[in-house]
Amino acid sequence: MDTVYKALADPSRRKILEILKDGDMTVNEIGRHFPFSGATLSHHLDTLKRANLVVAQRQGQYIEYSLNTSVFEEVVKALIGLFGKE
Amino acid sequence: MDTVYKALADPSRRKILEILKDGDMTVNEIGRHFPFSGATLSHHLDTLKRANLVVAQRQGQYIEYSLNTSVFEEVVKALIGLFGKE
DNA sequence: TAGATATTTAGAATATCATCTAAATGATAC
DNA sequence: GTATCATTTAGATGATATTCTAAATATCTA
Repeated sequence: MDTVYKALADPSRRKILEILKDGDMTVNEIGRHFPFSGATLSHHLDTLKRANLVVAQRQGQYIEYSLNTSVFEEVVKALIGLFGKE
Repeated sequence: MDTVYKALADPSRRKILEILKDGDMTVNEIGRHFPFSGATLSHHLDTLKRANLVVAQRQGQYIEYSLNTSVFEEVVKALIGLFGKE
């Protein structure tokens, strides 16, 4: 779970998650929303991937990223557990 | 909200939150659960305070820290918003 | 196969973070 | 008020993170 919290600590990565809520996207499409280089974006995507928050799948020449929604529920539960009183 | 995510990124700070679920505590009492110096603990507490996750109140010679539970609900909502599909 | 596009990897620069020791501040008790 | 205990602040150090450019890898098309 540590990798998840670390991944969420950066605002650009959180924005990537927001963007992916609109649907799967290639790295290039995601990159249009950011000022930094492709290499930097690739690094952020790698961080999200390692945290299991996104999934990458090659589609021919492109690589499509999507939210790993199945993991999100666990994350929310963990957070509620962290905050909850019980 | 950025300060909140940043505050949660460190495992020691998350552990402090867990510990405070058992009730309010002085800095010294919290410190017993950690190997690092009081100065370092103070820094972590400051980070949590700035994120509005804990509240400090002087009780004579001591300072008691407590969870700022009223904020936790907002935080969970923000997180669910980040992950949610709608 | 060569050239073009998409993405990642390598290596380096700068910024931020966690931690330390030492010094400062606040409160109590004698 | 001086000594003592609790906590914070200052300043420094080493580790980690974000970012860059350049080079490498993968795929497609002609």
